[in-house]
Amino acid sequence: MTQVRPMRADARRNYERLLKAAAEAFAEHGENASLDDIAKRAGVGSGTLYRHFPTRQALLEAAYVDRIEALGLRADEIARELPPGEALIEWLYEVCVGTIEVRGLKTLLGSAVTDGSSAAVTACGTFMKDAAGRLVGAAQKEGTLRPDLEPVDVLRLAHGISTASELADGRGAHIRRYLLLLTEGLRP
Amino acid sequence: MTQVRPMRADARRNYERLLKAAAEAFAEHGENASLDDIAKRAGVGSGTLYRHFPTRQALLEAAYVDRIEALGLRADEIARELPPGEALIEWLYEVCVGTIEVRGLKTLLGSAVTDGSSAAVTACGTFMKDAAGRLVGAAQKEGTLRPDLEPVDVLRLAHGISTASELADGRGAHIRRYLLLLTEGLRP
DNA sequence: CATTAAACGGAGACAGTCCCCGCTTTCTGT
DNA sequence: ACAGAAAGCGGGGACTGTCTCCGTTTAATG
Repeated sequence: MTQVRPMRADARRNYERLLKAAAEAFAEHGENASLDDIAKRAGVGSGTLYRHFPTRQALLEAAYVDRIEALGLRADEIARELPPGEALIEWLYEVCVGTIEVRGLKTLLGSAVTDGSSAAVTACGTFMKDAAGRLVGAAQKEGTLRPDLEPVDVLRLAHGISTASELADGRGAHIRRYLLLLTEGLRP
Repeated sequence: MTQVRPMRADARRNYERLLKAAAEAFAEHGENASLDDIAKRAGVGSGTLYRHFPTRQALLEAAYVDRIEALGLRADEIARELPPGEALIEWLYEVCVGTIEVRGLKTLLGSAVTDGSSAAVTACGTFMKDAAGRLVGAAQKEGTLRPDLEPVDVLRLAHGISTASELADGRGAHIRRYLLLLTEGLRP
């Protein structure tokens, strides 16, 4: 996975700069921030940007992997604090909040749970699916979650909840309620 | 609501042509189809397009109002065929299928249930909310739907289900199942 | 150092959005 | 029927963003 030959010093430096600039720009202007502008912020030519990150997706992913890893770790942390059923819901809540607060993370997580994505994005997806899998498995074992649910289903539904909440107010104010409706069902 | 002075004949003609071209283009290339290209297809200058439809949203709406009206009518049709609880679900299913099959309709319906949209989009939204309101009210009266649900909540959640299904396979194959999970809840 | 291959950068081709304003067409009153 | 007014047309062009190509620079290596 790692490069055979280590990266050249200037390449590594530019890579880091781009990442920093990208995170800033995405946070500021959303996932459609101008790529040439990101290159400019980083003080490199646009060619350099496109060499390191061939697609917007690739850059988006690289800029937010740490966030995703944090979410994955958070899963186990929560699992230690709460009973399995509640832990899953709480984690999904945090995932939803993340996708709404950090503009750009949503797109990335979305394609991470999409069938037939690129290899790079798949790595992200696997990480999330594994984290979800642990919580889902525990809740199912406990008997508080339907046994026919796959981790990826849960992630996709959470993504749907994010979307619904976003429609409601652009902030995350409705996440808790919509997540509750999902877990409890729409019947009285 | 109608113009004080009726539209000039050429204006009306161009308006219709644009609408037809737009529906084609959106269906073919998705909601981001080139607007200048739509103008070209319609055989008018781009200035004419932008005069009639100041924003992409406006054009999108105009091109798909009939679809939305059809969905609204479908609500009452289904209400006559099925008991209230089932009718709501079936209608939501058809709404979801529509948003996935007809590229562009999803964005429109999305902004129709968003707080703080333009007046024009609001008209669309009101129509859908009214239709949903009738089904939701009936189901609540029957006792098969939580009484604390607003029609707009249901529409937003349906939108979320569409998003989740889209992630799954790009087609609508998962809609039924995800809709069932929403109505039944995630518990066993 | 000298060599060499990796990496850089930014000009420029291309595509999309949207406005501006001189020209054309329709409508109106006589 | 026709002249004048006003509504409407259209496409040129400014602007922004994407992405590639290739001559130049720079780090690594013996």
